[in-house]
Amino acid sequence: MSRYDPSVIEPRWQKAWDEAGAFVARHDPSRPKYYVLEMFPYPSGRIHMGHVRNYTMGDVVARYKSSCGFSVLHPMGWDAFGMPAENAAMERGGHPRDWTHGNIADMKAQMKPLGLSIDWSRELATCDPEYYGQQQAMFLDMLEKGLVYRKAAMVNWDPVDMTVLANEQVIDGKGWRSGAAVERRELVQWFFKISDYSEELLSALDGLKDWPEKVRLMQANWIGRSRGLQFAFDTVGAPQGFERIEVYTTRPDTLMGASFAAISPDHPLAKELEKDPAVAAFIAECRRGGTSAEEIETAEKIGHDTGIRVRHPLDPDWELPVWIANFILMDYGTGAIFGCPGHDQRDFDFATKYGLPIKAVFLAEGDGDAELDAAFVPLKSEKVRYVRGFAGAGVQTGDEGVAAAIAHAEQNGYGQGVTKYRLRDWGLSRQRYWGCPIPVVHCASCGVVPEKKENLPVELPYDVSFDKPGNPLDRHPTWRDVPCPACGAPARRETDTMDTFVDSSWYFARFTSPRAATPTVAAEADYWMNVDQYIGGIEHAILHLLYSRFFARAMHATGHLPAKAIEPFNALFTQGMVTHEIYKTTDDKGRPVYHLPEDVTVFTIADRRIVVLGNVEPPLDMVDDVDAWIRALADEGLLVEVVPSAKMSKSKKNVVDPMNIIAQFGADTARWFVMSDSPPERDVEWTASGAEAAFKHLSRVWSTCDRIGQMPADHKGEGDAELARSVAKAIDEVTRSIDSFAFNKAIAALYGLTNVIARANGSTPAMKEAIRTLAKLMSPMTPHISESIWSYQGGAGLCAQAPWPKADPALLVDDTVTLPVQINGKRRAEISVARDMPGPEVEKLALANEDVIKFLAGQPVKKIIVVPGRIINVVV
RNA sequence: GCCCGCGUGGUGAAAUGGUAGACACAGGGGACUUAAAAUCCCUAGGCCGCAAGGCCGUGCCGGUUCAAGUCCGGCCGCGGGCACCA
Repeated sequence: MSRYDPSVIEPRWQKAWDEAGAFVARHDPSRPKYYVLEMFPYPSGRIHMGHVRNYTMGDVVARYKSSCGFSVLHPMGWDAFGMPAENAAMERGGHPRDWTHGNIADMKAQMKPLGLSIDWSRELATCDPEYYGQQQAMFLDMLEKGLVYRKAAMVNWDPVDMTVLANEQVIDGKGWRSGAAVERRELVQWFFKISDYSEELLSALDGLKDWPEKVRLMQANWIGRSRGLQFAFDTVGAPQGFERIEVYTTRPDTLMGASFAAISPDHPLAKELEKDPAVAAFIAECRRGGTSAEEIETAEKIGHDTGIRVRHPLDPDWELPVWIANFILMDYGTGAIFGCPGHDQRDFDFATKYGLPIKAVFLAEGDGDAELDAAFVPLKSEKVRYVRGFAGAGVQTGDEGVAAAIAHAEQNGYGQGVTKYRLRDWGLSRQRYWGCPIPVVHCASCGVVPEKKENLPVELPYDVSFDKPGNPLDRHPTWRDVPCPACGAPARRETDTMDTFVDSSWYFARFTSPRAATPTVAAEADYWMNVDQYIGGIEHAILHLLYSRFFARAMHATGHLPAKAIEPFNALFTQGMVTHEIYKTTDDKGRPVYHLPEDVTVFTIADRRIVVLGNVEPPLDMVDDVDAWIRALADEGLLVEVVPSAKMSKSKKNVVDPMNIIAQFGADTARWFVMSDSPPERDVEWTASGAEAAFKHLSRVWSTCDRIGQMPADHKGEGDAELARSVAKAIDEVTRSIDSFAFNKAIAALYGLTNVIARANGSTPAMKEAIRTLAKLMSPMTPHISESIWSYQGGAGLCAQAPWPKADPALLVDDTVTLPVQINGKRRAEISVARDMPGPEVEKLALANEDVIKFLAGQPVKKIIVVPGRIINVVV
């Protein structure tokens, strides 16, 4: 065996795996299957360390499960539609399709050297007609089932990307991709009826035991179920057709604190009243005040008294004014509320501004009614002792009070309990070119006509121009104009394309039969679904994962997935980011200048870290006077400021290119490093020293293997039993750690075993057996070096295809154990006892220990606790 | 504002309520070398002590327990999610 040279062995083993077809997923009914999937990448053109960490985790699981006898499906694809391709076309010319395919080729070439156990024969790209044509077919099925519909709606309009965004894609009032302030516009759009599944998507979260609690909570909050009362106010002086106004409240127990009713500027009554110039002016002001979602959030509350009155449902003589208010949303509840300034901060602000009455209904015992008028009482206030004025709510507060108030309303016939959800339907129309075309045609006489299935896919035309903003499909000379599929008359194709989140909502199902002429094939989907382990970033906790859960249900409803697949991901793991320090200097105008890690040198001298610009050596005489050296560096502008670790980003230049690491150390080192130290759900900081350490470790394993290879075959050695024990314990520890996604602990155990083997002097067969087992245990993390060791030490076949080792249970327990002896909870002595020594004998032995006798100093023992195999505690 | 999570050496981190700091990085000391690199060995929470050893120690305060990093209550700090949602 020569020097450890990954650049030689890694390509060699990758070729060997390919030739053996080692990673081709086989539908084998005689074996249990295991489907492991990492969230597929957007083909930006470059892989980054986050990808390396994500795919290495999936690969560890895939290789491990495969060794355990499962038929493994571990595919890879490309989330290939979306804005960046169009932006590139607009900025640099070229075509989105060419740009995307070029990026896919580049990224694939970067992923291959990682040695991932991916079944590349199942590769797919969402921008290929073969894929999106099937998506169109499903769209038509969903249309037929009423799961897709069209409506005019206020939408989130991204003025930079010039497209509509889903609610989920608006973050802090800004477009999730462009970062531009989002505006509100009314457009006719396509929607998925995800709201039909609100309750189910919520309640099924309880069954997702192997999902992070955090993700389930985020989804539950997003779906946002609330229980409240819906009731109608009778109006006084309202236009015809508005005899009643429906309102919804989650706090019906505060009904006696009502002081006004308010409707949204978009409410039908508000629109009716717009004939009045004053109302029209007010509504215009609401719109003018802020078209952007960001402005709306900070806008001042404004209102307009319509002059209309409504009767309080519990007292017909009690009339409340009806206001139009800018803070009432038309698309939640009924678009109308009753205001209770006594207990709602927002209503309180509004009432204070417009001089409306304020009345608290929850009072502390002993407080007079008058004291709490004109005051705001938080509902959680501990002062609450009884409820004023409303027998229906009794004296209960919180959920009981709400339930009692709803019951009262239902018994007395003025309202019903209603469950509402925050989740809205998913708007999927995008006014973009580079997406899946929506397969319908607009006909003057037939209306919206679905494209015939035999005409699918509706392919994107290639000849488009990006010289003008907006959607190139809209101005395409021929693609747009087609005959109506129903009557044949000249008609127009839908030019909107689908949100790219549609593409990623079912790719996991498509992987089960990626080339089929239907979206899925029942037998394949039945065998491979569900995804047993899904791995990706927490940033998809809501959007992608919620959409996929909806889509799996819709696919079941349209016959494309079996019932068992409606929750498509059995287990979810959300991995942390790869972070790095940021290196910063300041230019002569005081602006920050960032530097790549490879452009600085880090020194640690006398416990001080000094980062210097450039690849430099410290002058030897300066090392004795570090402060002088630092001053000299600062004068030359070479002293670099270190900003604490953050997510790798191009703008901060704190990126490490995986290709450079692989070129320098090999893929095994990169894989080993990203799995070490930090638990996988936490962020891991990339450090040059850590990467070097990983490489040194693998080199040490290599040279240990070399040493064992040169041992004479008849070498007797010593300590074989102890070595076998260490090996068994490592098998046990690594197996349990991988099973529980604690890769850092698996690696710690492997360091331990390496240290044992490196220092051991066992017989040749025992040493060979030990290092072969080490190679196999390492192989999910470092598959290449493992293969080299495996073959060098006479392992049969490929290490990748060898079975996972089993620990002999007899070797896992020691015959004698060292037990600490505590006196009053403080450790004072140790005794060595046989593993199965009975408690009373252990007690005797502990009390006979000379250290114990010394510490007891003759005090009487009150109690003695023996935890077998663990600890002894003497209480005096 | 509402909902969640997390605080352990110089650093990344381990620890079914049972010897806190496994494993590793950085550090210190030594061997080898003309020297350096590489490699190997030792050391390594803090304080006191020549040592043997002792005391303190998991953000802070209290509680439960023979025993608390771990369980409970209350603070402080950091991070994340949601938010005119009626």
